[in-house]
Amino acid sequence: MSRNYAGLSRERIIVEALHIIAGRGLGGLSMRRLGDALDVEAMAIYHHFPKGKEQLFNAIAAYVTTARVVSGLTEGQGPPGDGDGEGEEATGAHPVAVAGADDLPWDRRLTLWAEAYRERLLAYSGALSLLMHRAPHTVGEEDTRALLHAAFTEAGLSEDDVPRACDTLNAYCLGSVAHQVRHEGREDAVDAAEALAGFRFGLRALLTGLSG
Amino acid sequence: MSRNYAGLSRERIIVEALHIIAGRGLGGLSMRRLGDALDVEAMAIYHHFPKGKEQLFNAIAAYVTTARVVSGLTEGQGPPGDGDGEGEEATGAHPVAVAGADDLPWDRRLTLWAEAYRERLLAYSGALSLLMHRAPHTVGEEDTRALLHAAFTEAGLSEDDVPRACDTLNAYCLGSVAHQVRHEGREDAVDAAEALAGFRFGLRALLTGLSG
DNA sequence: ACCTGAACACCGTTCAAGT
DNA sequence: ACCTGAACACCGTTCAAGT
Repeated sequence: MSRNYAGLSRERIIVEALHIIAGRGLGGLSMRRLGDALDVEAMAIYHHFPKGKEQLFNAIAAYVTTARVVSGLTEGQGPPGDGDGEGEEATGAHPVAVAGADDLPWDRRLTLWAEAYRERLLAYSGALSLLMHRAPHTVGEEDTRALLHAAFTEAGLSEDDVPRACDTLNAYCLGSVAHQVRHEGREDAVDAAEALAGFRFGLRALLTGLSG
Repeated sequence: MSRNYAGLSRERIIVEALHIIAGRGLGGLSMRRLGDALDVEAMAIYHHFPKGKEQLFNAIAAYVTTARVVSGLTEGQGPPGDGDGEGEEATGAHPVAVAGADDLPWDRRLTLWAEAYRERLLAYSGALSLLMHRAPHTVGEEDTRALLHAAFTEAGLSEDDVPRACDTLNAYCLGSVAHQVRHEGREDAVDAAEALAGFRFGLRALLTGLSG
C-alpha cells in the first residue's frame, strides 16, 4: 500500500515526539507509536534519523534547549540538527527573550534570561531527563555564553570567576525546574505561582551573592 | 533446572542494578540482564518488586537519595523501600555526613551537607535522570528538612523564606551535578577539581545571598 | 515463600524492495 | 529521495508450575 508519501521532516518528527512525551512520558515514546502519530511506517523515521532513537533523543534535547516561545505558542527555530557531535549542529538562538535589552543593568538582563530559560525547560518538562546526559551543541549556545559572560563581567567578577558564575546560573535554572517537576504530585508540592516566587527568590539571592 | 535458590533481596537487586547502570547506562538495564547478573531468572525479580520495573526505578531513586558514604565505600542503609507511595518507605538517613556537627555555624553546616549530597549524586550519576521525575519519600528526608530548616532559621530568614531557601539549595545541588554530568565528554568540560571548585564558588555565593 | 519456564505483546533496528 | 513490509533479536510482564 503506497499510503503516505510526503510531509515527513526532522522538525515534524521532533514536534510530534514532544507531543507524545508530553502526553505519555518519555517511556511512552516508541518509534512505532511515533510513526503512527505521523501517519507513516515507523521505519520511515530512520530516513531522517539514520542512527535511530539515540539520534532522535539528541535532536530533541537540542530542540528543547533551542526552542522559543512566540505569543503563547511554543515553536522551534529552523531545522534543528541532531546534535550528536558528528558534524551537524542545531539552529536557533538560545536566549531570544532578552533580545533588545542590552541597555538594562546586568542583573536585570540575567534575570530576564533565567526566567525565559526556566519557562522553556518547564514547557518541555517531560523531556527533562533527556537533558541530564546530553548537552548537544546549538548555535544559540554561543549567544547565551556571550550574554552571560558580558553580564557577569559587568558585575565585576574576575576572569576566573565569570565562567563559574555562568555554570552556577545554568545549574540553578536546570536544578530548579528539576526540583519542581520532581515534587509534582507529592503532597508537599507547591503550586505554579509559589514555584515561580521560589525560583525568583533563589535567583535574586544567587545574583546578589555572585556580585558580592 | 533448580539452579539458584537463595540470596535474592531488594538491596542486592538494587545494588546490582546500580552496577549495570554505572557500566552500561540506564538504558542498558533490563530485567533479563539484571537477572543474569544476579544469577537468577529475570522473573524472580518480580517476587521482590511485584509491580515491576517502575517500582524498581522508584526503589533505586530512594536508594540513591538515601545511601551514605562510609570511609570511601558507598553503601546503602538498611532495606530500602520501593518509594512508590503505596504504603512502604525507604530506610536510611539522608544527611549522615553532617552528624555530630551541630555546634558549627549555620553556613558551615549547610556547606557540609551540600558537599556530601553532591558527592552522593555524583557517585550515582548514571541514575540521575531517575531523580528527574521521582522524589520518593525516605525516612532520612525528614532529618534533612530539619537540618536545613534549622540552619536557615538561624541565618535569620523569615518563616516564608526558609522553605524557599531549602528548595533553592536542593535545586542548586541537583542542578550542579546535572550540569556537570551533562557536559561530560564535551570539549568544554572541566575536570573534577575545577568542577568541585565551581560548585563551592556557587554554593558560597548562594549562601551569602540567602543570608543577606 | 521463592524461583522457573513458556508464552504474549511489544520494542529498536536491518535489509531488501517498492515508487 | 523517500517510504514500506517482513524479519530478527530483544524487551517487560503474566501465569501456571515447580520446590
